[in-house]
Amino acid sequence: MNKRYSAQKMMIEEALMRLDHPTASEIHDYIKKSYPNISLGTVYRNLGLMAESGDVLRITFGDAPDRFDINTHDHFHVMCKKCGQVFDAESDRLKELLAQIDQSLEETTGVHIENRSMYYQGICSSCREQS
Amino acid sequence: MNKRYSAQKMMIEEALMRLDHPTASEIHDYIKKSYPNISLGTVYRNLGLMAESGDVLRITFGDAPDRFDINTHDHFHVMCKKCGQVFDAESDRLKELLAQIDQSLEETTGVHIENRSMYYQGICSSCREQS
DNA sequence: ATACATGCAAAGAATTTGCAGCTTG
DNA sequence: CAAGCTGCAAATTCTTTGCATGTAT
Repeated sequence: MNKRYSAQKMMIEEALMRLDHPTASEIHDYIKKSYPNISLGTVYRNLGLMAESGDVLRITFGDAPDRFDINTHDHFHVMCKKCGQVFDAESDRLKELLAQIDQSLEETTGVHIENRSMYYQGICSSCREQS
Repeated sequence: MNKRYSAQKMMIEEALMRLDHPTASEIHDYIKKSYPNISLGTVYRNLGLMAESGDVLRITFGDAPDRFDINTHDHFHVMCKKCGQVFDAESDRLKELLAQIDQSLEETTGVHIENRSMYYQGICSSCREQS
């Protein structure tokens, strides 16, 4: 994955697979259960490297800690404002819309788009039922 | 605007009109030239209130300080990775695409979308020429 | 008057970094 | 062995907050 293997890197990978869009600190907590010595700095360091090399997707939510996703496809994340759960959304229709937005933005601004991050919030169906 | 008028609030409004997508600290620097006593806390406090009441748009760029925009229309912001300039993009076409994304997301995830924030990065035309 | 704002400084939260020592190839 | 890692703790950066004092209505 990066330059060298280490037990810690493998544990971080495993945590990313087990947990659902975890934050660095959630990953840290998870690993600590089996390996209490792991340091939060190491988790951050490796997530940063993995995000840079494209092995992991960093999801940035302005008002909350970053979350990470082993699904590196270009897809949407929608967070429920109430329960905090993060939903993935991926479909051909959305891909098509994304491509059209890129094109429209390049035409309007002259900027050649390289990165996009979009963050949607709302109320999920089960939270809507409760209220 | 908020509950009461204050010289500081008026200065912040003016700074928002003069500066292009400024950060809180840029606004603070700008006002300090004519009114050195203004406190950064006051700038943050008022921007927060104005954003909450919808008088100003908070633009959140994961990896950089928030920026603020007196143009409160639902529009895109594209930042050049090289020079850092922020470009606005607003058109009927984009509005239409946004609406379709909302709809598609609600269908896919069942979440009723309430907020969206999107952050695009790329290289602007003048930076492309230079390299 | 009195509710709200300000300035200041301290506190917070998330993330990064320097460094000495341990590991991997 | 050398290049990379790790844990730890301190440092950074952005933003928020508590509090005593000032001010608009």
